[in-house]
Amino acid sequence: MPKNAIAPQSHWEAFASRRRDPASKREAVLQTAACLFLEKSYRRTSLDDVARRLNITKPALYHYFRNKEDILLGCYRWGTTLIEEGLNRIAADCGSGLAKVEAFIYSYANVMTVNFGRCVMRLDEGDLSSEALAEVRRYKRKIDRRLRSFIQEGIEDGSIAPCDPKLTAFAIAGALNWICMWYEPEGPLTPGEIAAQFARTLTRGLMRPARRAASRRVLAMRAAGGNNISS
Amino acid sequence: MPKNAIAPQSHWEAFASRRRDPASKREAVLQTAACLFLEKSYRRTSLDDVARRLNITKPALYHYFRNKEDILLGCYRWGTTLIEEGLNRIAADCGSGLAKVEAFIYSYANVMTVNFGRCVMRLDEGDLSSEALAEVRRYKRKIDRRLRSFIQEGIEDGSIAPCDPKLTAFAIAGALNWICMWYEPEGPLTPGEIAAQFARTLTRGLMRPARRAASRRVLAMRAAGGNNISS
Amino acid sequence: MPKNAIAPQSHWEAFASRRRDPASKREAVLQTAACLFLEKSYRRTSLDDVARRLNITKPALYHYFRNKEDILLGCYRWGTTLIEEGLNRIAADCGSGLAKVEAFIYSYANVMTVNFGRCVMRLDEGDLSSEALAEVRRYKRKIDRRLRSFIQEGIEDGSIAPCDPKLTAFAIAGALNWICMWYEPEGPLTPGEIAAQFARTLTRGLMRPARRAASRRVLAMRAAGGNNISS
Amino acid sequence: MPKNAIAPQSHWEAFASRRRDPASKREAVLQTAACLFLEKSYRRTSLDDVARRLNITKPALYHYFRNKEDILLGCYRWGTTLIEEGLNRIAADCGSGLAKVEAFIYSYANVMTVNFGRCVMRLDEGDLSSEALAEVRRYKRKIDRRLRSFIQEGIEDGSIAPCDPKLTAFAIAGALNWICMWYEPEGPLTPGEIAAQFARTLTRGLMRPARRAASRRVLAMRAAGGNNISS
DNA sequence: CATGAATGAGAGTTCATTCAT
DNA sequence: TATGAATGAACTCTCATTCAT
Repeated sequence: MPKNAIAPQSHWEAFASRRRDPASKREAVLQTAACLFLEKSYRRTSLDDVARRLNITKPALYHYFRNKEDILLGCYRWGTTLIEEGLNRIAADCGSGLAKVEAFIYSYANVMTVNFGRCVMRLDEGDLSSEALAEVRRYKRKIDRRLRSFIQEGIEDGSIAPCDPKLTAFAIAGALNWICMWYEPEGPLTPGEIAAQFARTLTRGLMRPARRAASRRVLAMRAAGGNNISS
Repeated sequence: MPKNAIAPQSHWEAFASRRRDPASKREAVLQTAACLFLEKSYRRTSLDDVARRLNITKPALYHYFRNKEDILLGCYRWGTTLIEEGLNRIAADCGSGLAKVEAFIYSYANVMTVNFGRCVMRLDEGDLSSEALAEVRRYKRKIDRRLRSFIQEGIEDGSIAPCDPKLTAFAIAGALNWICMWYEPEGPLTPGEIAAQFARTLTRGLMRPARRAASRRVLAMRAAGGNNISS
Repeated sequence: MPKNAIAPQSHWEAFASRRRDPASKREAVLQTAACLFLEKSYRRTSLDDVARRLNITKPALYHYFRNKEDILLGCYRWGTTLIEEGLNRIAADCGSGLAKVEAFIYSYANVMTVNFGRCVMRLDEGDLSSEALAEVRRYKRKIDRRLRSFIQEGIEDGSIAPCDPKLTAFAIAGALNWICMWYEPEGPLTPGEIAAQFARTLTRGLMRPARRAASRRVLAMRAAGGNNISS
Repeated sequence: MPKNAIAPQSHWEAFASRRRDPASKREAVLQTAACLFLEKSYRRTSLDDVARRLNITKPALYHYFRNKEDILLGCYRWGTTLIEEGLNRIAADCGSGLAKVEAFIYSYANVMTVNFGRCVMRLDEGDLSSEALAEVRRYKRKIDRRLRSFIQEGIEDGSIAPCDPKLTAFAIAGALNWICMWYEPEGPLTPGEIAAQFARTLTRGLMRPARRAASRRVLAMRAAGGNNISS
C-alpha cells in the first residue's frame, strides 16, 4: 500500500525514465489524478491536467489506463481497499460491540484523511459507468452492513444502549464521511487527533451509562499502539 | 448509501400560460434545476435538460437567469435561506445550550431533506465562480459558527459536557449534512422521523450524565409543535 | 425525391438563411456528404469537411443529425428508397420473367449512377453500427430476393433458359453494382446509355434461343417510354 | 450480399523462430494484413491489430515495411501478380476470342476468391498515396484493356456477336469483381464452381447463335485441367 | 534485432452562449 | 417576448510513427 500523498506533491519523477516499474507509474497517475479530482472534481479535471502535472503527454496515460473512467475507478478501488484493510483488522480484534464501533470509527476516520479514501466518499458516483457503479456500491453497502452489525452486536452484548442500528449507523457514517469534505492536510488537526476525538465523541452517545469507563481503556490502547491505517 | 430519487414533480405548469408572474417562473426554473442537479450533478445537467423538463426552449432560460451558474447560485441561495430561517427561530427560542443544539439538529435535518437544502451541501462548490463561492462559503461559515456557539453556550451553562466545540460541531454537522446524500423522498423514513432520531442520538453524546432527563422535555416539545421547515 | 447531384455541386445555398426549410437543409447535408463519401470514403471524410463545403460549422450539423453515422445512414436510406421505387414500378409492370429482369436491370443501372444509389453499394458497410447494418442488409437481401424471383419466374414461364437463379442473380447484380465504381458523371456515357446497353447485354445470356425476338420489343418499348428513374 | 468471413488462419508461426528467412516473414505479415483489411477495412485495421495477430510487436512491422501503406501496397501487388499470371497463361493459350474471354473469366473468378485477389478490387484505393495509386491503376487498366482486346478479337474472328467492347467488358468485369464482395471461403460454393458457372453464364450472352456448341469444349477442357490459381 | 514507451496530430461530440427572426 | 439556429471552445480518445533501451 502506498504513501498517501495528500498535498499536491508531484509524482512526475516516476516518469523520469522510460524504463521504470510500470506499477509505480500507474500509481503515480492515480495519486496525481486523485489530487486533481479532489481539487477540481472529476469532470473539471481534464486528462491534459493530469498529464501536465506528470510531465507527460495525454496519450501516454492510455498506456496505463483504458480511459478516463478507468483512472477514476482505480482511485475508488484503492480507497475501498484501504477501508477494507481497516475493517479486517477490526474483525480480528474481538472486543465488545462498542469496542468494535470505536475501532471502526478510529480506522475509518483515518482513511478519510487519505486522498484515496477521500475519493471514495467525495467524488460523484454519477461519473462511474453502471458496472463500476455497481462495484463501488457493493463496497459501500458492505461497509454499512459491517457498522450496523457492530452496533447490533453492542446492543446485544450490552455495551451499547438500545437504539435504531440503521439510523445510528447513518449518523456515525455521516459524521465520518464528512471528514473528507473539510479535512485539510495542511490544517491544524492531524488525522490521529481527528480520529481519536471522533472515536470518543461518537461513542459517548452510544454507551450505556454504567459502561463509560470501559471505553477509556480502548482509547488509551489505540493511542499507544501504532494502529496507523495509512500503512 | 444509495442513489436517491428526487421527487419527479413537474414544474412546467408555471410556464403553461403566458400571463404568469415572472417570480413564479423563476421559482419553477430553480425547482426543476435543483431536481436535475441532484439527480445528475450540475455538470451533467445541460440547460437543454432543464428547458426540456419545463417545456420551454433554452434561450428562454436566459430571460430569467444570466447564465447557468446564476441558476446554480439561485439554488444555493434558496437553500441557505431555508437554513437561516431555522437558525433565526432557534436564536429566539432561548433555552439552554443543549436545547439550542438539539433544536438546531432538528431544524437542520429537516432542511437536508428538502431539495434546495440538499443542494447547499451536496452540490460541488467548484462549479461556482469565485465570487459566488465566497458568498456561499460565508453562509456556511456562519452556520458553523452558530453551531459552535450553541455548543460553547451549553458547556458554559453546564448542559453540555466539556468537549472541543470545533470537532464536535464537525461531527454533528457531518452527520446532518450526510443526510442529503442518502435521504430518499420515497423511502421509508420521513423527514420528521429522521430529524427526531438524529436530535436524540446526537445530543446523547453531549449531555452531562446528570442532565439527561432534561433533554426529553425538549424533544417532547418539538414533537408537539409544528416546527416544520420544508417550504 | 431530390435532384441527383452527381457532380460535386455546392449545396450551401440551403444554409444561406437561418429561416429556411429544415428539410432542405437536411437534404443539402446528405447530398454534400454523399459526394464526399464517394470521393474520399466515409472514414476519410471529416465532419469538418462536410461543414466546410456547406459553409457552416461542424456543430451545426448536429442540429440535423444525431452523429456522423446518422448522416451515413441517411445516405443509405435515400439510396435504398430510390432502388425500391424502381422495384415497385417493375412489380406493377406485369410482363414475362425476362421482361421483369430486363426492367430491373434498366432501373437498377440508372440508380447506380445517382450519388445516393452509389452510396448503397460502394460505401463500406463496416462503418455502420450493428443496428443500421441490419437495416441495410435487410434491404439488400430484399433486392437480391426480388431479382432471383424474377429469374425463377422467367425460367418457369419459359422466357429464360434454365439456369441457377442464385449464381445468375449474383452475376447480374455484380455487373450492375460495379457501375457505381467506374461511372463518372462527367464521362462520355450517359446513365441512359449504360442502362440500355446493360439491359441488352445481360439479358442476352438469359434468353432461350427461340425467344430472342421477343426481347427486342421490350427494349424498344423502354427506349421509347420515359422510364427514367432519376427522380 | 452478406459479410464474408475470411479464413481465420494464423500466420504467426512464421515468427515463432528467430531464424527464418525474412521473405516468409514479410509474406506472413501480408497474409495477416490482407485478412484484416478484408474483415475490417484498411482504415479500421490498426497496426496493433496486425501485430497482435502475428504475436509480435508493432515496431517489428517497421523492419519489414516502411509504413502502413507499404503493407497495403504489398497486398495490392501480390493480388495483381496473381491476376497477371492468369492473363499470361491465357495469352499463350491461343484460341478464339470467345475462348480467351471464357478463360479470362474462369481465371479471374478464381483469383477473386483468394484474399490477395480480393484486396485488389475490394479495398479502397483512396487509402493509397498518389504514386501507389498510379501504379495500381496502371495494373487495372492493363487488365481492362486485355479483356477488351479479347472481346474485340472475338468480334473480329466471328466467335463473339457484335457489341460495344467497352461496355461489355465493364459488365463482365463488374460481375467478376463483385465476387470478392460476396464470396465466403466457408460458404457452399467452391471457387471452381463459381468460376465455371460464371464462365458459362457470362459467355452465353456473347456468342453468336451458331457457335454455342463450341464453348462447351472450352469448359470441358478447363474442368479437366487443374487450372487452379489459388496460391 | 526487437521492444515498451511516448508523441503529435486529428477526429467526433457536447454544450453554454449568442444571433436573427 | 420568445425561438430555432448557429458557434467556439473544450474534451475524450485513437493511431501511425519514432525514441531509447
